[in-house]
Amino acid sequence: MNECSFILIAPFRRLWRSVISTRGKTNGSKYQLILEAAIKVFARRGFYQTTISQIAREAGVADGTIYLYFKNKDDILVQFFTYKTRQVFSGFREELNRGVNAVEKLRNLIRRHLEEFQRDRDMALVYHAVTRQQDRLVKKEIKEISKMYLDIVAEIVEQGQAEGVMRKDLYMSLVKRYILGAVDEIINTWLHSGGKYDLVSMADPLIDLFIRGIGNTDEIEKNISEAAPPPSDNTDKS
Amino acid sequence: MNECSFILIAPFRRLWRSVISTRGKTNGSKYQLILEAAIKVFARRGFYQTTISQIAREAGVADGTIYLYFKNKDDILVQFFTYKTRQVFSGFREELNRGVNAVEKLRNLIRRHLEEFQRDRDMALVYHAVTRQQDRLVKKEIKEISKMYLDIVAEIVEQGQAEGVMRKDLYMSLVKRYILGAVDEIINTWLHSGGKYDLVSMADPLIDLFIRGIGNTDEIEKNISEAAPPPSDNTDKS
Amino acid sequence: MNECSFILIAPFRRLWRSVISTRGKTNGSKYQLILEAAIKVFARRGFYQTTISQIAREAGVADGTIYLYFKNKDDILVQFFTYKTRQVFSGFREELNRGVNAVEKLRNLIRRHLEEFQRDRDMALVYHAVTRQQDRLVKKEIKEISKMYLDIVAEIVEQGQAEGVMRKDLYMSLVKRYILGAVDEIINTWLHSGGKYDLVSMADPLIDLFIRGIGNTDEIEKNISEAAPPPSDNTDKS
Amino acid sequence: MNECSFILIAPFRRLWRSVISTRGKTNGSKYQLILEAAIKVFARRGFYQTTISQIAREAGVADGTIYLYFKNKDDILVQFFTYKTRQVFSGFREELNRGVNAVEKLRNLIRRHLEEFQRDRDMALVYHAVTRQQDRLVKKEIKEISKMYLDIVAEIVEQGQAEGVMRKDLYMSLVKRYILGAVDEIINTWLHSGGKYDLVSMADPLIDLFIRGIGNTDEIEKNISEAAPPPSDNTDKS
DNA sequence: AATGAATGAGCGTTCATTCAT
DNA sequence: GATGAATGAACGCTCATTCAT
Repeated sequence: MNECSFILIAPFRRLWRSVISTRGKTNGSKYQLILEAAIKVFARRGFYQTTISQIAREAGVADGTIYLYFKNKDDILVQFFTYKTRQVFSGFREELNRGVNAVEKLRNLIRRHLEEFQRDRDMALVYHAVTRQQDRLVKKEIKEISKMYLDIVAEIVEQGQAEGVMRKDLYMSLVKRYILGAVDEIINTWLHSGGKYDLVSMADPLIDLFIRGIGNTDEIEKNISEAAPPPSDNTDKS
Repeated sequence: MNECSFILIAPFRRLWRSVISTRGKTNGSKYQLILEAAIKVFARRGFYQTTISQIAREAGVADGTIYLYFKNKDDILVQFFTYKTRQVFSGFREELNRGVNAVEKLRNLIRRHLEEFQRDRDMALVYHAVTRQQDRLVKKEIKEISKMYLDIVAEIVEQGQAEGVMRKDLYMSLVKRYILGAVDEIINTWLHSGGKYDLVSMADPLIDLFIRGIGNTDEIEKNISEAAPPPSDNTDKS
Repeated sequence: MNECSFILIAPFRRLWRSVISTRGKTNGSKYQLILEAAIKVFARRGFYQTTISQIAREAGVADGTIYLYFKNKDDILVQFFTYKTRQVFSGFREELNRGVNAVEKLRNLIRRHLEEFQRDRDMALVYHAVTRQQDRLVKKEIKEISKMYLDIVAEIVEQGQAEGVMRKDLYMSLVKRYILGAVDEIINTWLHSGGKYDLVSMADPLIDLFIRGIGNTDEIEKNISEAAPPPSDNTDKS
Repeated sequence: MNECSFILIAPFRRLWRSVISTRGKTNGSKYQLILEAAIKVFARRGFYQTTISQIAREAGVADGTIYLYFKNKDDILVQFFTYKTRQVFSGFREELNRGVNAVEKLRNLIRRHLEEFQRDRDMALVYHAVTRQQDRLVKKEIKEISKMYLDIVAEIVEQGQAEGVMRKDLYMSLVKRYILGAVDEIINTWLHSGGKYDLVSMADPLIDLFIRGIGNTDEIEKNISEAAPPPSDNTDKS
């Protein structure tokens, strides 16, 4: 999916020439303006607490203008997920090409993850809130994005196993969530701290935990239970 | 579960005599009835999508009756967090007394965590959704609960370090989130899968990951970065 | 269809006891209050020009109250047609039992028609306006009511033919409309005159026209074309 | 159809020179284009349910363009009545010159009426709906048009009385409505049937009803329809 | 002249909350 | 205590109209 395909769909009442002249996702387009304003307000107040008027005010447009670019309020969130968020997560895949070995790739992935979420705190806040809601106006999109991420992690771990640097007795569907969950929580903590410290610096110590765990390998590991045999892989349901 | 402790806090609009005379069942149970009905509906539809009428219908009472036990809609959520959720998390502390060593204690904690959330899926759904929302009607409560949990983990890890079974070069505030985050994500996956498989069985393999990580310790660890020295612990802001 | 069946459906959030105590269609029930207020405003401004607020103000209730008794704005109109109007038209059927011969029955029907519409001018205005609109929120209801009326006329005319006082070479589906149309236009003229004169007094001269036509029977009717043979009866479609 | 007569009245916002220079086609037709598009949409959806955008789309022009030719949405309806409808009704007057006697003239009038409304079903639908609405943006126009029609009928009937073929004891203002109403209802039935059958063929049987009524004037005669020589066929379909 | 993006007043509808019974 | 009818502020959304291009 390229950026263009999205831009062409969005401002559905505008002529092609104006679309073309504003195709950059950065700004200039009123579609972008509104979308970013919306995310900003969603981040501050939550989706359901946000009114169209607040978004319009934030974007500096009239209420009605929003409906020239979005079908309704829900659609703003959907657009956010199908465009902005998906793009960020798609970008994570690039990290597979950057490291030479699995550990480097994992580190790059996580660093990139933290970088992107630090760069766009509003996106991060909305993403975090919406993905844990039940109603899921964006169920499909979240599922897809989530799968995208977990697949990348799985690929990296499999490579690590092939390289011999990662254990072979891993319950993969658990590992994926173990990593995603920890990163997610680090981000969550940062978000609710007000984003005051550097998030990216957490990447290296976190990778260290992922690889080595918290156990002391010098010690005889008498207390550590053997890895339970992976049950049937039914954690992939969502 | 000590009903009294909650009764004394919650229905501040009721006269004491009626509280005392009815704590066993008749009226005390109506507070409970409504609270549980509310959580059930919140779990299904989300807090903001739930109407007072829906709660009343679920509880089998009139709309107005809810206002005899709760100040307003928000208060229901607050009560849920100050009573029900806090109680669950307080219970986790018991696990500190049950294992003989740190690893056992950690396993007990996580198993208990998964057990409780599996036992009460509605609570889990509401807890998960609300803790990631921005508005945070229950900011204070969530912070407190979260701290409670993180403190328990910290105590366990510190004990593990004293026992020599856990690494001493751990960035503690990160470790706490690393563990909480992974457990959280496992639960989240389970929740969105529809709760169809056994959550508690995830405990052991997860503990294994926490302790040993995903790295192959037999291998020369040339690729693993040295643990970055923990920066000043500023992730504890919230 | 009796009156009760309608009353029982309408105020759907009220308990039976209150329904029973207000079952009279006259007033007392808030449902009636609102319905009559609505018709009054519809009559004055037209359906689409009428706002819920105007109806509420006319009825002396809050806007929201209307939605306790009606599903939405359209439903008010539907209720008006399924209840009030249908009742009036059902009443016309009684006239079949009152006259001894066909001409008397026709006169009674038309007199009753004019009486009812004169008695409730608001009903008449709304009925006249809505039955000629395209959108037809109440397509089904209008069709049914209209058929009810046309059938009564047909019965009367058939009786008249049996009695020998009415021509046998009548194109029945045309006759029905000929009569209904003329009565309708008389009412329409009265409505737009402001309802200043007595409508019922039009009944007798109108009946005379129906029966005798405008032609002078003393004259040799050389100019009158023979009745065209009735085409296939496809005017009954609506 | 004299286009000029309407051009001079209607587009009061256009400069005279452009009117003169373009009366043939280019600009004059855009006014027409929009007006016809509007009537088409009004016919389908009703006036208040129609948006300017829908009219613009139907006409193939921009929304704003409509305001170059019409003051506002209401004005489109006003123009329709002051131009198009009035023109049709004015045309009815021609029929006074075509028949040799009153009955012929009446038949010609009614046939013409049915022809015109059958020819332009959209006009018929809008005319029928609007004339029964209360708001009456076009009160004055409707009254004028209506009077025009009723006057024609009155003249014909008076002639018929002078000729001795029509009764002298007629309540004229009633007779006029009696005829208009019946024709109107015949058209209304046709409109709501979807316009599937031939409307004009209703003219002769209807005239027969107007003249002779439904009564059996010669009780002795069983078969009324003796063959009178048909008048010269001047009702050519043109 | 023609456009169509932009506007914002106004509408139908919802729902948390109140209060008379 | 318990009820649920009543309230009315507030929201999402529409659409006639304007105006810069």
